Amino acid sequence: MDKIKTENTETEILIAAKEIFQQKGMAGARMQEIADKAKINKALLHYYYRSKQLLFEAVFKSAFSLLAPQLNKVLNDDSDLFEKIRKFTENYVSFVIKHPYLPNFVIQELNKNPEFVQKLRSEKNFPSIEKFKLQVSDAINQGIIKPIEAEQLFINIISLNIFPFIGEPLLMALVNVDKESYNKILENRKTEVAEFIINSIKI
Amino acid sequence: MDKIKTENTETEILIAAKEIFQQKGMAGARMQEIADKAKINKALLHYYYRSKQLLFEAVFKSAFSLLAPQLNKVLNDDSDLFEKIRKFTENYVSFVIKHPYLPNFVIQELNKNPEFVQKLRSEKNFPSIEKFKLQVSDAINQGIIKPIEAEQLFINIISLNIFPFIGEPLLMALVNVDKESYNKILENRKTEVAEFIINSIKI
DNA sequence: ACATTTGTTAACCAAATGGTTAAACTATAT
DNA sequence: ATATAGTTTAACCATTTGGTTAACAAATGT
Repeated sequence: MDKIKTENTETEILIAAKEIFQQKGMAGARMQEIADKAKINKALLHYYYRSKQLLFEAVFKSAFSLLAPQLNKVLNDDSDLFEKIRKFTENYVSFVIKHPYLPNFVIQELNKNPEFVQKLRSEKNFPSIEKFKLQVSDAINQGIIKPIEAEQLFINIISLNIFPFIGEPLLMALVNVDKESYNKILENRKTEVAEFIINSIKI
Repeated sequence: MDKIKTENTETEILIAAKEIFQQKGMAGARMQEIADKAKINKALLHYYYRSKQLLFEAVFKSAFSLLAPQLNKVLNDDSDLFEKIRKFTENYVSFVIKHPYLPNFVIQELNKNPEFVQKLRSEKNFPSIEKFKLQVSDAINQGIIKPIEAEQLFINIISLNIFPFIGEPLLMALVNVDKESYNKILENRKTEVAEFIINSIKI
């Protein structure tokens, strides 16, 4: 069948483009390099994706659609607040190991192109904080946690989990450890971070 | 005097280069754009800084030399642990308002060029964690804080303070607020973050 | 006054880069 | 078998980009 071949190349391109874009960013990526990695002619890139910009947008959306469900684990999961924090923290490390450049890529390109957010917001599955807000105020009313704004708590959870990966080269240097030791630190964070957060808010 | 004119242009270039590099990164920056911003001929850039790479390195080192003292406020300040956390958190927001693109720039380029760390490490004033480690284990021994690895605590402090700026576009979208409201959230973090951390570790 | 060094510019260059074209190849349908 | 539609490539093109050159201007020393 024709379809198979087409879908293969199209996917090969996307896979190659992901790698290059996520490592080098929009500005640093080269169409030729993507073509080489996908083992095809450069013209084929344009055949399937018209322009660098469109190829980039395909990669970006695909990347975000992987990240979004992760964030939804904090925002829209049904489980109990503490359990949710524990699960997210543990899952997130595994997620980043699978996609090491992804979170940094999304955040970086969003910084260079803040209007990109609009394009994401309109898509379905864009995480919403509303449910989490209710959950936090419920927990406060029930005397389970100390008063805290849901937004602040959310930012804290995300920061503690994402930054150690984004800031890895800097943190490795500051903490003065090699990659192996740093990985152990990250591994420990799977449980440490959740307890750190819960310790802070529980009554 | 000649010196004055020279130093002016050289500084003008550095200022212009900072702005462009910090906003667009090494790959996205254009020598012509830097020249335009500095209101000089492109050839002058090369007269003073030979190549894009060298100009970039000058900007990068200069940026890091601004960031380093901030980090040293956590690591090598003499004050009491809790006080130190409070002061750093409060100061850091003001610092980033002055240099909005700086932390992101440093972290980003470090990610794309991890071997760059070596160049920084050798320079004087490179922050060291040793003193902080002692301070944390002292506080633990004195029963002031719960047991925690200094490295983990340090990563937590840095993450909670830096990430809200680096992830601003993403967090703004997730928390679903406009720039004005987000700034209020950041303003509140000046005190919120320190209390969040201290709450978590104090006995 | 004038030679010399330093600063600055316009014009230029070669390489890189995103993108196009026209032709060739492959598979599918009739 | 052959026309047709989709896929892939080599060669090409225009523009951008980092960098250079040679000449000019301004300051400095003697």
